[in-house]
Amino acid sequence: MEYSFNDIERKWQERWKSDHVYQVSNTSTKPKCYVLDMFPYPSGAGLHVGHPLGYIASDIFARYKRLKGFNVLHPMGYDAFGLPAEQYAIERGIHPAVSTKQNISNFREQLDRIGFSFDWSRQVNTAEPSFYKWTQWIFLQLFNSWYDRNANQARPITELLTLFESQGYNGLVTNRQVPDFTAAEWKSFSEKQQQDILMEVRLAYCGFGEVNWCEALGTVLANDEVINGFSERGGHPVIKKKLRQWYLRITEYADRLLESLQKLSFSDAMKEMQSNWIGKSFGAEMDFAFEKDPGKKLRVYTTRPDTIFGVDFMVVAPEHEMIPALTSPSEKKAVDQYIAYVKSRSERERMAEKKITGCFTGSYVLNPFNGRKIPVWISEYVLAGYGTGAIMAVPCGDERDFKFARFFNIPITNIIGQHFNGEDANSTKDAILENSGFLNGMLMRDAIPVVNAKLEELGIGNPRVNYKMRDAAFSRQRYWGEPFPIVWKNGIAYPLDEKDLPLELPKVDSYKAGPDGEGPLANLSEWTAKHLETNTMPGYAGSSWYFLRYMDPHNSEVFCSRKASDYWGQVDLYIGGTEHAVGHLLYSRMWTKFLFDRGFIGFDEPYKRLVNQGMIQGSSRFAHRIEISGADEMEMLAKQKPIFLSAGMKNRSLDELNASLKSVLLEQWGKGAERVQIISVSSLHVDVNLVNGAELDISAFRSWRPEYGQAHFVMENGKYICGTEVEKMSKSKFNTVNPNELVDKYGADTFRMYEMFLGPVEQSKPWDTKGIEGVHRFLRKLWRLFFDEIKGKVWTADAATEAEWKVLHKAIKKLDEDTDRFSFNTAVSALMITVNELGELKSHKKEILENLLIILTPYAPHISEELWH
RNA sequence: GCCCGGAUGGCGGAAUUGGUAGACGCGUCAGACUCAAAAUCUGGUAUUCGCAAGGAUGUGCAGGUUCGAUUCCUGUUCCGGGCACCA
Repeated sequence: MEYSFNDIERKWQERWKSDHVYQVSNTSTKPKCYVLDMFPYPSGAGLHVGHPLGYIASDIFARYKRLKGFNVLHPMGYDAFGLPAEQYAIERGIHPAVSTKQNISNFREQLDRIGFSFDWSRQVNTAEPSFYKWTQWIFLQLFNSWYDRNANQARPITELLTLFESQGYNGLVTNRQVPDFTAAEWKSFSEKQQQDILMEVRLAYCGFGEVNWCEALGTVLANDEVINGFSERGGHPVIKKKLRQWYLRITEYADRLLESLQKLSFSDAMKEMQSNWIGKSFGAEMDFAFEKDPGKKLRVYTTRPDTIFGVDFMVVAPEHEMIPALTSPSEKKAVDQYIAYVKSRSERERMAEKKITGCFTGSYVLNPFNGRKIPVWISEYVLAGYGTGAIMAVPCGDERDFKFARFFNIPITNIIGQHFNGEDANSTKDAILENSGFLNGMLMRDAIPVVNAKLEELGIGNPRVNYKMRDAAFSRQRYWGEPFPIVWKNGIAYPLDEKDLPLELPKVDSYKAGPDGEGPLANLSEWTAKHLETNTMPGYAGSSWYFLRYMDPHNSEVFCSRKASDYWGQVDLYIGGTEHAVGHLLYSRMWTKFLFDRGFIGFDEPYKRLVNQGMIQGSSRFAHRIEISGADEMEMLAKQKPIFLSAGMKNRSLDELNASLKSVLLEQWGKGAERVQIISVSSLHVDVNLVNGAELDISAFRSWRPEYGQAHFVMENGKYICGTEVEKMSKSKFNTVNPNELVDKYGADTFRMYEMFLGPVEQSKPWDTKGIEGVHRFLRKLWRLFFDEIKGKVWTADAATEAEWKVLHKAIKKLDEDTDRFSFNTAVSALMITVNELGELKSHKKEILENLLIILTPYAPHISEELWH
């Protein structure tokens, strides 16, 4: 009896499906375990072998936990809204809903063959109205909430209204944009005035702001979607632009997002990425009075108040509001010119060039501690959006300040003695202060609190915490996203009533941008007639809460019943790539905290443990073709009958090649080849599926492309060897490997185990199909412990020996440990060793083999089921 | 520039807490079975000296701590990832 994996796998997959084996209930006496994958964006390209890596790992873990007696929630769904589907629609004229549906069915077909234990009855799709109804609903909750910094939580805006009506502003919200007012004043405000104030505190708000605008995509992008001045998707240039935009006030959660990071089981690298993104810094704000007008103050932010006596100049951002007041008549022209110059430069240019530019304002401020006159400069290296948009420059301690001082010949004060060598700034905190008035002789780090106390005592400053993180841009001028449940009337945003949700995305005929930077929905008269918001939500809206919907996917009353979310609680294990470190993961953490604050769920962090699977890179193969110069007809011939060199010859000199290949050329191209010169050797991507290891399958290559049909190959030792390189896996590089082909050839169980055997899940590694035979051999060996091709059944019900039990128990222990700590590659090795050992013992005892099948089940579920008697 | 991670045979990788480096698999070599091939099985396979027994060297590089270091410390090179005028 043979191991016919194709029949076995089909049989069990059908049975799992028809018997609803993996459907999970929300009521169980078993302990729960929630194992989640980052759901995929269903792209048109389909799956390559890199995609299922994380799914296989999570499936192993889910099956393992099930065997350990847990009620396991292991769902899958689709993150279906987003830019690529819309771009695709624009290019091919297929409606995103249609292409998305097709892509989803492709994905599903591919996934099903690998034998996952997903509970498909809980599938979610963010682009379906039954799902985005609740995305819109949560948006409304955000819109209708404010952040109470005293209670350190979000609260309904109705509560704030009551407070405003009874006590006025009264410091209830610490937001600079909101002016002080009394209860009586509040009541006297017009509706518009009141609503404008409320808009300044809503957790989802609409405002004017500088945004990342991508002209090619016709939309704004969030900070994490911009990479070095280019869009993450498509790589188009991105510029800063002032636009009306929706935002999430994620900055209110900055501190909590940072703090609760501590208790999460994320990798240190991940924690660090997130905390760098949040970018908390402790410092102080400080006032410097104008020399000419002591009533006016310039407020700066610094993290080093201890260096106050080393301040040699001030720098304000080019957008700073005090520039007109600071500019002296004699410098006005230069200042105007400089500001015009800065405006003319794109973000991209600023980042690429990084040159030192600046301009003196002509005026001075006074150091509050020693009265020293300090010149005020303008420079683009100071950012308007951070701190106060103005800094005190200490060139002996800060590299940028130092370079600036050098460049403009500003004298440098040394307050750190020999720690400053005059050639480089030194940002140490461990120097003893000199030239520093009342701080002389003090250690710098000790001086920080001393100065802070003095600032407060004199009323000229205070300690201050700043964050790099900005509020998240939450609107896109695109079609394929959730519509905002907002109606505009007289410049006031009114939320739709909950009972009118979902606000369905209408069909459109064209996806072109609307007027004035608005989205395609602005072209629809039926939409604009109702004054509906024409922007749509960004890709990360649905993914910020989808994990909650899996818990209660068919509920039409609420997004997720409290009963369901109380039962399932946090995701016990979340698997996905690092690329979402500062996007999705941060947003979903914020939404979870918000929903917790408002009492809709009972936990404030979504994911207990996060594992980042590494990327599987493509291993590209190249063929090296010789390029020639000669008569036109010869070049034509060279195209029809190309000559390829094996990898070892590619780097020979052209002289050498011309000499050694003469006869080859003559043979291939005939007499005319005498006049031909080889001028270069070019490398062309070859489909990896035509290559075995590094050796090219020549006949397959010839039939791959018609133009290679008559190709000639210059071999080494009778083989044509390809060049290799590790690159990102992509269709255009012909280095993708389709899991379907491997499943057909070796079976899903082999494929699953091989993906795990390749190396640690967290590690990035190039794909190499070569070793899959070894894993396949293992499964066949396992099969032979039960069945012999000729003799048939060989397993017996005899009692096992001591030695056999020993082998089994060693395996069970190792598998438990390895599966728990996510070391699946060593677990697969252990299984191989076990089967080898049992083979050596000629062990065919049922009681041993059955136990072996149990520990094998998570890794190779089909064969385990089949052999289970 | 700053921060984080990594470097082990021909290849992917193992060594969980400082204790026999190279598990397991690939590849390769030899053998068995076969008319032959495939499949399967058995054995060898870090480098080096040696007919052999055996010896020497060996975890990017240079040092250090230790009875003992792939593992800890210092410095350094290369590779990968993240951030990048955040005062």
